[in-house]
Formats: sequence, structure tokens, C-alpha cells
Amino acid sequence: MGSVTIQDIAKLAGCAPGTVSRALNNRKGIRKETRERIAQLAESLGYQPNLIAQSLVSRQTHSIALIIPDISLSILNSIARAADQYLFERQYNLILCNTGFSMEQERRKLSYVQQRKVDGIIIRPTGNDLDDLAQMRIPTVLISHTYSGPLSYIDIENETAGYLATRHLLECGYRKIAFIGGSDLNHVQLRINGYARALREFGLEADGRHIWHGGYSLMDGYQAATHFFSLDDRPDSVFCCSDYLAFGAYRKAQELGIPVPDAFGIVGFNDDEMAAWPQFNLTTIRQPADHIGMLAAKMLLEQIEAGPEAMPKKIQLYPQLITRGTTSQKGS
Amino acid sequence: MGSVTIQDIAKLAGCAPGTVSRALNNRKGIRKETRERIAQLAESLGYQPNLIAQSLVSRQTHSIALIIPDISLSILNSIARAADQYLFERQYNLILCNTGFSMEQERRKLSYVQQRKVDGIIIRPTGNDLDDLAQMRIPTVLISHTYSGPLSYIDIENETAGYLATRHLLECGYRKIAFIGGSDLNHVQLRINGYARALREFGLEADGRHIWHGGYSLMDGYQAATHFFSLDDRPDSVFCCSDYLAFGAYRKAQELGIPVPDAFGIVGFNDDEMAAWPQFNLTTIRQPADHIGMLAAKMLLEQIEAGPEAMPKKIQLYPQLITRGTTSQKGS
DNA sequence: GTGAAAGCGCTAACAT
DNA sequence: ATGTTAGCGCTTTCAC
Repeated sequence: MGSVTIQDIAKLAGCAPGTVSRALNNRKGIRKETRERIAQLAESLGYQPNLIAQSLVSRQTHSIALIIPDISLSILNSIARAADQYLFERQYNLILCNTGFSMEQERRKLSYVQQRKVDGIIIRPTGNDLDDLAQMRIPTVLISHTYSGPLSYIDIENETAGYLATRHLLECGYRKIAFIGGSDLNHVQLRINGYARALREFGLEADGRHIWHGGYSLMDGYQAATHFFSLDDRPDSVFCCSDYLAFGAYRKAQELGIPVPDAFGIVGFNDDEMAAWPQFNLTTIRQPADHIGMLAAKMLLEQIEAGPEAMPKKIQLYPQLITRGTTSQKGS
Repeated sequence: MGSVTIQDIAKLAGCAPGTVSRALNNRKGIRKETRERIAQLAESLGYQPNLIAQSLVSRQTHSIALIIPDISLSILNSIARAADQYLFERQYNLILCNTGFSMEQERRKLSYVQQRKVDGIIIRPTGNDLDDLAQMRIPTVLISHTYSGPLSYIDIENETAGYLATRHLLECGYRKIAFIGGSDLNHVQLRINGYARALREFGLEADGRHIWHGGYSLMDGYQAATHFFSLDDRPDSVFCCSDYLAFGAYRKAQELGIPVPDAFGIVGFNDDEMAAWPQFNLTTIRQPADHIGMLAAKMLLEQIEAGPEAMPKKIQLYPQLITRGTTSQKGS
């Protein structure tokens, strides 16, 4: 039962386990003939190396933890797919950890993967205090999180993104711009900063009552819009931190008979495939998920190879505004 | 550096490593006092067990492989999330493996996770030959795959689903019903069987030229519809194997000015949150992803506990037709 | 109740 | 070029 081990092969080949190991791993200093004999034997016995045993001695598990709030968020599963592909080609695999936006969950998962001895971590943090993480001394790449400490990250320039979206709305003539942020995580805060900056440039001020935090789903967007439309001081437009939030807000506007974009402008975030669909035709900020996922994986492996004294690398991608039908030049 | 081991604790506590192990794992036959002393010591040293070492001796890794075509498909990431949650609460973790619908990739990932000594596998197979899988003798649960061999699976009744969707279209008065299947995997074949059965009941016959295979994305649906609308023998309706395919087909119909549902009926699959959105208001077949994910994980753990002679368990969920605005009672 | 020793499957350092 | 030995960190007999 217990699958065939290196010992079994050694016995049958009439040599020592060490020799078998050398042969199978193509180490130098072994006669071509013996190598081949052993290789054939291994093949015919259907030998498969026990990666657990290998890990114990080599102190590398070749596994990477992916710690994210929710794999169902489109931006995150796109990142996951791209990272997985890049990593598997390089013999690494991904351990999936959903935290559900819970800091407690995040702590538990982190502790767990530490015990699992993962070689590295790709994380979109829920907590904003990353010092614990940094102290774990496991190679780490943050995604969607700009961090000034000694950890690598890859992110788009969220402040700029918030600024671009808001300025666009302002240039279209909208003046009461609401903000629907999914979570209140770091990257959302940065977008709010950009949002506030654009407003200031137009002599306006960000109003806390026009800022909403919650989840990233359709229903979240719908509910946020429901709230905003119930205010005395109704917004005339909204910048949403995901396309799905935007779709949700769009629905509410439709239900209330508020014409988009004429009486209500909407900007989303991510540029999901659906955003370009004529049913929505959503103005949005593009975030290149595939690229981010691949790059995060790449940065991580480089960091692992470079060893403990590797300098953290920080990459910021420039966000791109995609103008479509949910915002329109009213004034100019 | 080298994190603190059981040996370190033993040395400091002045006892044998074995004793520390017993204490930390709450084995019986140890003095309460020593147990506490050791526990405290471990705590203060920040001891964390090395799960790799544990795995090597216990022969369980507490990890489960999730092998699926693409984590970006909404049905699959919902399943993944639900399974992950269920498993982590029970001390198991998920290793993510995307196969990209490639049998070659699937083989490689399977071989890999076998070497990684996963305790179990949840897989949505791409290949239809599962005998290799069955011979690996690793506890396995198939999802979206009905299989007559000795493996457990959880699936909806796909034949019934195909039948219900098609009969509904027929009852609405549509007569030339096209079929957009994402892949040509097992579960899609079953849906085609149900589709054909419904047609036969209405004295019609399935026409190979009205059946399309490809991916599951918006663009796939769009392209399939483009193809169908170019035929001399234009379909008057379509049954799609995912909601996204349906959205894609919907777009094409809109572009051609073909009114939905009056001149073109559409049925989707999954009942994604977006399907209920007024922009689409899509008639669809519901597939309870969360439930499937949880159940797949549950079945797998039961199977692992039951040991090698466990009977495979086969669960079929009844699909539910959700009637909305993309199909309409024309005749009847 | 606790220590000593063996071993999970593999690799690496040291012999020969 | 190959055999021998030790050891990765842990658990588990088996003595005492």
C-alpha cells in the first residue's frame, strides 16, 4: 500500500538509498549506467517522490499562501488564476485562504500557513496593521495595499484612480458625487483621498454623508444607492469601488426612474468584462487583474530566491479611466 | 531563525521530546503539572508545531486539492469559497489547481497532488476517463460530473435541467431551440440529452448544427449567437449552459435588433446574482453553488474518515427553473 | 508518568 | 562512483 519509496528501489537495484536519490535528482557523480538502471526501475515501479519528506529536509514546501477576503470577487479570482498559472509552471502551488474580511480569520490563516511552512505569501490584507506580518519573516507580496514598511507590494495608484474618476465626473458637470467603497481598507482610503483632492480642485469638499462602506456585491451597491437616494441632499453621481457595486447602484437609479447618465452619473472600478456590455456600458477604472496576479507571483518568487536580505519591491500601476455611457459631457 | 522546536522545549523543560509531544497534544498519561509547565514554556517561546514534520509521521497532510477548469467561473469560485470555509473549520485547507480545460494540465495537477500526499480531492474533471483517478485510491468527490464508477460525486440532475429548460421554451412557443454548451464535458452532454428528450416530446429532433461548444464567458456566448444568427435556419431561442453565455447571446440579439423575448427566447444556467438584475432579468436554471461546495467538502471528509472501504456516495440535486423575462408565453 | 529509541521518506556530508 | 551515517521535527512504541 504505502507507495513505493526510494528504499524499495535501492533494495531492488542493489544499491544504497542515497544513490537512488542522486540518480533520480540528476546529481552529478554517478555512472550513466546506474542512473539509467535506477531511472528505469523507478519508472516501472511507478515511483513518485514524497514531497512531504522532501520538504522536511529541504525546508522548502514549494507552496504559496493566497490570503484574500473572498475568492468570489471577480478581481480576486482573476488575480488568483493568473498567479496560479505562473506559479505552477515554476513548480509552486497555491494554498487558498479566504478571510471573509475578518481580521480574526486573517490572523488564524496566517498562523496556519506559518505552521504549514509556506515559502511565501500573497495577501490582500484586511487588517491595516501589518507589522505582525512583517515580523513573520516570510517572503510576502501585498496586493491592493500600499504599505510603507518592509514588505513588497503591487497595487495600482489608488489615489490617482480616485482622482481621475472624480475629476471626470466633475468635468461632466456632476457636482454632488457620492462614494461607494466596498470595504474601508487601505486601498479604498487612498481612493477617497484622490476623490477629495479632485473635489477640492473644483472648490468642493468631501462630505462624510456621501461616503459609504460595506461589501462589493450587487446588493451592496443597490443598498448604498437606496440610502443615497433617500437623503435630502441627493447625490447626482457616484464613484463605486467595483463594477458590481456600480451595477447595483445603476439598478436602483433605474427603479426610481432617474435617467443615467443625464440625471445620475456612475463610475465603476475594475473594468470587468461585463462593464463593456451594452446593458451597462459602464464608465470605469481599469485594473489589470491578470497582470497583477502574474506580477505578484513573479515578485514573490524573486524575493524567495533573493533570500532574507532582499529589498522589498514596490510596484504601482497607473490606473486607466475608461469612458463609456454612464457618464456624459453635460456642461463641458 | 530556525523556529523553536519540540527539542528546544524539552531541553529547557528538562525532559524528553516525547514528553513535550504528549503534553502539547493532550495525550493521556501525563502529570497535570508537567503538562502545564510545558504548555507555558511553549507559549512563552512562541512554539508553533511544524505541520510538515507532523504530516510525515501521521501520514495525513490535512490538505485537499481543488482541481477545476477555471477559478474565474462564477459557479466554481462560489463552490470553492463554500468548500474552503467548511474545510478550514475542520482543520483542512485547499490547494487550488486550475486546469484551464486542458486534460494535460489536469493530469499534471493530479500527479502533483498525489506527490503532495493530499488527503482528498475535489475535482471537476475535464477528461471523461476517470479510471486513472479511481485507481489513485485517494478519497475523491466529483462535482458537476455524473459517474457510474467507484467515485463519489455531487451534481444536479443535468438531464432533468436540460429537459426543464427546453420544455419551458417549447411551452412558450419557441420551436427552433439552439444549445450553447460551454465545454463538451459530461454534465453538458447530459443536459443535451434532456434537451433532446424535450424536443422529442414535442415531435422535434435535436439538430447538431444548433449545438455549440466552447467556453463559458460572455464573449463565447456572443460568438455562439453570432454564429447561430448567421445560419439560414435561424434559431428562435437558446438554452445556455451558463448565465454569462446567456448574457453574451442576449447582447448579440440586441445588436441585431431581435426583440427578446418576443422573437428570441433565452434560458441561462446557474442563477448568478446578476441574472435577476433588471438589465437582464434572465430565465435560468438555479444551481446552488454554496450548497454544492459545502456538501462536496462534507462528503469528502466523511469519506476520509470512513477509510478505504467507504462506499462511494452519489448525490443529485434537483434543478429548479426560474422563470423571468427572457422567455415569454407566446402561444398556449 | 516519563525517558530512550526508532522511524516517517528523503537528502547531504563524509567516507571509501 | 557509491555506501554509510546522520538528521529534518515530530510521534510512538517500549522500557522503566
